[in-house]
Amino acid sequence: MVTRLSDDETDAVFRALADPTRRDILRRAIRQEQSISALAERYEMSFAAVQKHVAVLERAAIIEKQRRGKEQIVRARLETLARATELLGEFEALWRERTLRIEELLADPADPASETTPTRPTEKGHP
Amino acid sequence: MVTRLSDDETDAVFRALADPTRRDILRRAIRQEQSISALAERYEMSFAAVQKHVAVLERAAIIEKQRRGKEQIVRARLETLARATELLGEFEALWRERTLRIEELLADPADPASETTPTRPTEKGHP
DNA sequence: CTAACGTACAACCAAATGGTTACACGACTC
DNA sequence: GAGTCGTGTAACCATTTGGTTGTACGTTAG
Repeated sequence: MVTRLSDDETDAVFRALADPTRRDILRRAIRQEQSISALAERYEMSFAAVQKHVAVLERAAIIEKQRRGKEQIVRARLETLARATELLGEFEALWRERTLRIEELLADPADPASETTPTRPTEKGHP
Repeated sequence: MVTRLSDDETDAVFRALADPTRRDILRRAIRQEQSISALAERYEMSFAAVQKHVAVLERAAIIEKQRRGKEQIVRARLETLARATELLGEFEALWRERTLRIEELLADPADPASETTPTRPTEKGHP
């Protein structure tokens, strides 16, 4: 983890990923760095439209562009994706925290240091 | 993994996560199931606005509602988040595939299986 | 029964999105 | 220098989004 995504950055990342064309562009860019026009050839839409999608991915720091001659080479920034993954992981961590709390309650029905009391741990459902 | 998210489902999930209010609602719902109005109290905006956010999360299958008396209880669906995490993992898998390919090329400078024919495997694009 | 509560939904509005076409610009090719 | 290729950007349009207010409806409390 480097800096942790701010709210705005997180918005941008998830919004950028919420479009099938952009996810596809990202996949291609991951498999092989390539120019915007090379990417644009693969899609039905206009060059300008593809360029806009690339711009959205770039603003989200999911890809970066690098000039090479007259071309602009698109490459993926995997760290940003990793940070998004971490963020999703935080939700799952919250869930684990919660089940922990619940187990504590079931373990200590009214007794904070484990004593007597035949506590039946009536397990509730889990996902 | 259960069914794997379709393109439309993926759109919905990432779009739903691309809003700070909705992420916050999700966190609260994960920590503790609660009614829509209980959630709505926490935010500046109108009840209807919060209700819309909940609807977006529900359409994305990130949360589900369950009637309890006159209240509608919101609970998180962690499996959907898990599938989103898998999806991000696929991007990283693509990256690993790629580095693998590159290493192979470096290892076999011009020799795919130690045989004749100096065929230069000048990799073109992929489908 | 009536009142209040929690929810749903419609109509409306401003702003953002995803697409288009058209045009300007920089960098190679000839 | 002229032309072309790859990019960037602007203007425009339809649709979606995120918010508002208002209204209706089922359920629980008195």
